[in-house]
Amino acid sequence: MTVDAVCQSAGITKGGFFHHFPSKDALGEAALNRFWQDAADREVHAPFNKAPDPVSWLEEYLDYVIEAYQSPELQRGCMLAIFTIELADSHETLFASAAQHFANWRDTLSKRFREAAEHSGKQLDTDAWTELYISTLEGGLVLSKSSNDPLALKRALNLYKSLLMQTLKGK
Amino acid sequence: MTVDAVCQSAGITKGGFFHHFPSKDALGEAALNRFWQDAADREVHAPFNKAPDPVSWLEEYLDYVIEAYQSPELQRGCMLAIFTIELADSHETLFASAAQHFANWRDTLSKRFREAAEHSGKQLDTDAWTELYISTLEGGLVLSKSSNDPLALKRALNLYKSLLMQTLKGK
DNA sequence: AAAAACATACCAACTAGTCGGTATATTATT
DNA sequence: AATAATATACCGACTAGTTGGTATGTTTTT
Repeated sequence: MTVDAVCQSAGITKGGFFHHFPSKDALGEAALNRFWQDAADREVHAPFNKAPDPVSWLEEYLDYVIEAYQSPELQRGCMLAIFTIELADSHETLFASAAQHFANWRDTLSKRFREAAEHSGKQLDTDAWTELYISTLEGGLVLSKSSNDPLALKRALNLYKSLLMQTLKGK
Repeated sequence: MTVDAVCQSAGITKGGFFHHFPSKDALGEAALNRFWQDAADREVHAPFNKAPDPVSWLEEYLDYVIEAYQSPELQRGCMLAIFTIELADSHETLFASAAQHFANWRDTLSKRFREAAEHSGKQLDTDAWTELYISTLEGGLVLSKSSNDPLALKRALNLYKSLLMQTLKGK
């Protein structure tokens, strides 16, 4: 992804680009924040926010995610993962920004799992469940991209969800 | 990763490099095959091959993987995922090679899950379990890399393993 | 001696970023 | 209201440096 390609895609010229961004890295930072903000904006209006309890919240959240990630746009991949893999050894700053987003994501979700565990009265390794979720999503995206099959991610997430619900509700 | 960097790291010069590889892409192809061959070589001598039945095989296989991926070398990431993410839009050929490896990996594992399901007498969505495993591994590697914490992958894989064993043995 | 394994010097294409300049909108002054 | 001053958005040619790859040697091995 060159600056020239970005300019062509945006229908502007190089002069125009560098008028708005001091460097290519700055665009990366902006794109990363925008990517995450867009996701947050979508979730604000999603139905799972009205779930009556933490366990239902998780269930509806997963239903929402499973459907949302079937869209071609989200199937293209997660910017956090792309930045982490591609820039780990070359762009300390951008890598750190992505890592920060990952950490926030994990903390936010981890809290939800703790609430669900308490509400259901079950013992639950909430950190592991959180990490398994993020791993499933990120890895599933890679697998779907590789096989050009959105359903690979869907199957993995659906199995995750059924296992979680079984653990939270079952027995 | 430039050719110059590769040469410096290997202690040769550019002329030497292009004597052995017709192009940079050819090195990529060779590195990918070598990466996969190395993994296969390691697994040949691993203890899980002597497991008495398919369910034990899966359990011991996961134990082996969980430990193996704690090493700094494997923590660096999976070349299949790197190629898939980085070359999806720019290097059709290399992307296709990585995709082929992914497909083989999935088929091989899927067979193991079917054997284990049959042996245990349990109903099992073997495709989903296979995809969840690969997703967990690939996504967990990203998460571990991002947080510089090998244990993130370990926790995710351990949870996966306990859920699988619970499903295969439990109830 | 002949082939394989290197090294050196070089190139054409490409890259991020710069720079002088233009057109248009906004604000300040008269 | 008319003019001057200034800021914003943008253009496209240019540059310094990098990149994969080549052409032509030199050394080492067989």
